[in-house]
Amino acid sequence: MKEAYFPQEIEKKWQKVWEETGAFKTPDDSDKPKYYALSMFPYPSGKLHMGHVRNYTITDVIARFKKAQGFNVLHPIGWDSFGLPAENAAMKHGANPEAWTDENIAYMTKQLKMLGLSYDWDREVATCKPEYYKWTQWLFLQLYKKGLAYKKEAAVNWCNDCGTVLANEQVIDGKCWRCDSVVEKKYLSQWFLKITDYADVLLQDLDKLPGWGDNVKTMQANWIGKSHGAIFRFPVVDAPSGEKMEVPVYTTRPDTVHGITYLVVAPEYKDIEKLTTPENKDAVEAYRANARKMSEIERLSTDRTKTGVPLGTHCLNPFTGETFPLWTADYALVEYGTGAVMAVPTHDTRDFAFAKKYNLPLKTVIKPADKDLGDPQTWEDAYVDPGVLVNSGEFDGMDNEKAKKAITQKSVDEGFGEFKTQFRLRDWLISRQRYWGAPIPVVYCDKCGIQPVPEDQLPVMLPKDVDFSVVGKSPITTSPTFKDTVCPVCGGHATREMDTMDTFICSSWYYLRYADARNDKECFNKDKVNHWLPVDQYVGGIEHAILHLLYSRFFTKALRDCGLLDFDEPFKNLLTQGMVLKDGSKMSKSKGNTVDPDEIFENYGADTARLFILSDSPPARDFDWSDAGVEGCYKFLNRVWRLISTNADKISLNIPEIKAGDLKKKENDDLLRFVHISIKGITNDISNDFQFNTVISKYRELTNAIYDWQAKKPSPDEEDKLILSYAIVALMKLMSPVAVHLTEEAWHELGGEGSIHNQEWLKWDENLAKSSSITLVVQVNGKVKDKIEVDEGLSQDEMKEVALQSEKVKALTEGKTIVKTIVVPKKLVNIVVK
RNA sequence: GCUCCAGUGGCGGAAUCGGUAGACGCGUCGGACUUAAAAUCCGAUCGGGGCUCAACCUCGGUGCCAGUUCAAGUCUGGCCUGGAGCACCA
Repeated sequence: MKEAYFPQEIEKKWQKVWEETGAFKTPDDSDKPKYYALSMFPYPSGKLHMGHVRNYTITDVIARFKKAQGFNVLHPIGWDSFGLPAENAAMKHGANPEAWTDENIAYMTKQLKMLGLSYDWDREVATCKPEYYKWTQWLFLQLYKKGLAYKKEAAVNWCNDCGTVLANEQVIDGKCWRCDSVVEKKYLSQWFLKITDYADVLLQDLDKLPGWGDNVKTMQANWIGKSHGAIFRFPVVDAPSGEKMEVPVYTTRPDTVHGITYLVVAPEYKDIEKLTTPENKDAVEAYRANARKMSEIERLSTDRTKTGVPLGTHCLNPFTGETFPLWTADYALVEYGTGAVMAVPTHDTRDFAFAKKYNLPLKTVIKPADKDLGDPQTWEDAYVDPGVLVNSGEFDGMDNEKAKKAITQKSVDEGFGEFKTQFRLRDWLISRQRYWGAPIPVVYCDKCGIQPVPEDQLPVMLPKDVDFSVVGKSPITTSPTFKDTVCPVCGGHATREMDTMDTFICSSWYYLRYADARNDKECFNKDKVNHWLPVDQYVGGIEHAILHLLYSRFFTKALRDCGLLDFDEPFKNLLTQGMVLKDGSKMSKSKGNTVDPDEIFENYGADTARLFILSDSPPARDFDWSDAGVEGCYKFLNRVWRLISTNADKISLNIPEIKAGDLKKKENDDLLRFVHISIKGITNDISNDFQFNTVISKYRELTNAIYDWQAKKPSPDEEDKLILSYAIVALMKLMSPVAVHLTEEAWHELGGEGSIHNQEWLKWDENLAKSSSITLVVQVNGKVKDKIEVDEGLSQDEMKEVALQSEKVKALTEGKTIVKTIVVPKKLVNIVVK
């Protein structure tokens, strides 16, 4: 065995062996229990970054650990390979997005293999391949049949730079999630998925996910945004046309209904023209035109002063018999609730600001039980805290929480209102005016209207005869062969849908395809999917907390309702890894603080990269990259290698199991115990939230312990060699999920059969997983005063006796009364004196 | 504004149940080996005070203020700071 550690040599060698022997292939049928470990699949952007390295290393170590523990582990990988960057690159270089994507996949595949990841490559998928997107299209058709996919004209988010619409979830602070340019509103006819049908169950089922972090669950809950309130319908008393009209509002504060002094409708409100008097028409029109021009960011900015104009008409408040004026103001949102808001300026801060500006009346209807609030004209802001009702007729004196129910109930009884649960979540807009995506499989027949493409005609292939140099429209529209087709119903002329699907659809079901990746008859076999799913451990970035994870949960539920699978949630446990930082900020090309994984592989080897990326922080926290840290890990692997190689002649792999009491010498017994302590600690740390940072510190402790032991043994005898072999083999096995190449090479060099990665995980003996004596901590009045080495078999009375014998305790208790003595078995004695 | 997460040495971080605060590493300092360097190895490293120095002794210390307890980094209440998410959502 070579004395020096040459990672580059070792790593290449074993990667080749593993590939040739199919070391990581997963059979579908096995006697072992299944375990599905999954990383969020990458977009093939060109090269791996350190975030990928962290993500895939974490999942790989989990997969290997579970395999060693006796599970049949599914650990697949694939490519989220549709999307804009490929198309943009194609436009820039005149290349084909497919060629660009394939090249990137090839390069990144090479890098993944260099990292020594234990993937079953036979299950690899790429969402841009017809054999995959055929099924994406097929699934769309199933949702269409179920009424979950529909087309409608709507105000949608439009990104000019990307030349396409975006889903709500893809607009971040009014800007495009991908290119950061300001999003505009457009009115277009687009395809939507009815995720709102599942709003309630998506919220409720978060409770079925104890293996998810609270941060992700609350983010989803906030996004879904469930609220309870009431709908009130207010009759219009002076509609210009004379017709009978009413304006419904949604409110979460029905208790304040007696305090309404005006009502606001959104500028886009559908009946706004019919509610405007001829005298106010010009002003209202001007206001609406201005609102249309404004960007989302401007419009939604909360610190903008509120503006609005009166419509000239009035509604009746059936609770009071009073009438109040109608206004339009852009602080009312057309998409939420009914698009109209009842305004109670005394008890809503936004209404308060608006009423102050336009001098609208204020009427107090809630006050604290124990004091008066005075004239609302003198207030700084609205009163929004709980209280009792005033100026509210029969409800005066009622607690406002109770009044919410009572008042709504009255509106129900009298037929102008109802209880209402409202969600913030909107339907998922999936049309994209882009080329590099899965074509939406529908056609528009001149006679029969919208028709789904028959399943036996799938996939609707992306046309290749397109011009990528076009500006301002999707390249797909330039294909001379794609657009015209025949109607599947009447056989007449029809045109194809030119839009493609949001790539988040492709990634909403890929984890299902891995269960049956090569099936060309079905999207997946139901039994196989039911066997492998749900994913036991999903690992990925927090940036997908809403987008991908919410969409995937929706897909799973929708496909369950289509009868394609039998479970409710796709991901049982979720680990959201932190970001990889350098110098305190996220690694990014624009900041120029990136570290290229290739360089690390080349200079230190993949084992060092794997060890380091797990070492310094727990997986869920951000990880600060430091060059010194990499160096430190490299040194540690050298130290481990040296320990093995310099002792190679003394180590035997064929040693009997050592039991408690087998070893005569104390230092040997101590080392044996430390090995068991390490096995226990490492196993628990991995099992308990994958605390790899402490796992690695325990590798170091065990290594240090073996070195320390060795320093006392210039000429080891048979028992010494036995325990040395035992300790070193244990270290290798414990390190094998992380330092995958080093341990494999050492195993082989020491004459091991097969692969170390097929060895069983070590078990510890509870009797040995503790040191031979314990340190008794002696406290006086809760402060540590002494530490005494004692035999662990001591009874509580004996412990107390030992503690009282301590010189230090004697000094402190002399002349005082011992009030109480607390004894914690095997640990501590606390003496309370006065 | 609402919601969630976090706050421990010079730094990353450790500390099953409330029971030795600072594991392990990085950095720094000192030393061994060497002609020298690299590599390697050994030692020190929370702060204040006491003793001529050391061992040692002693006091304080986990963002702040209270509380519960024999005992609080850990539990409870109230704040402060940082990060993330949502946000004119009625």
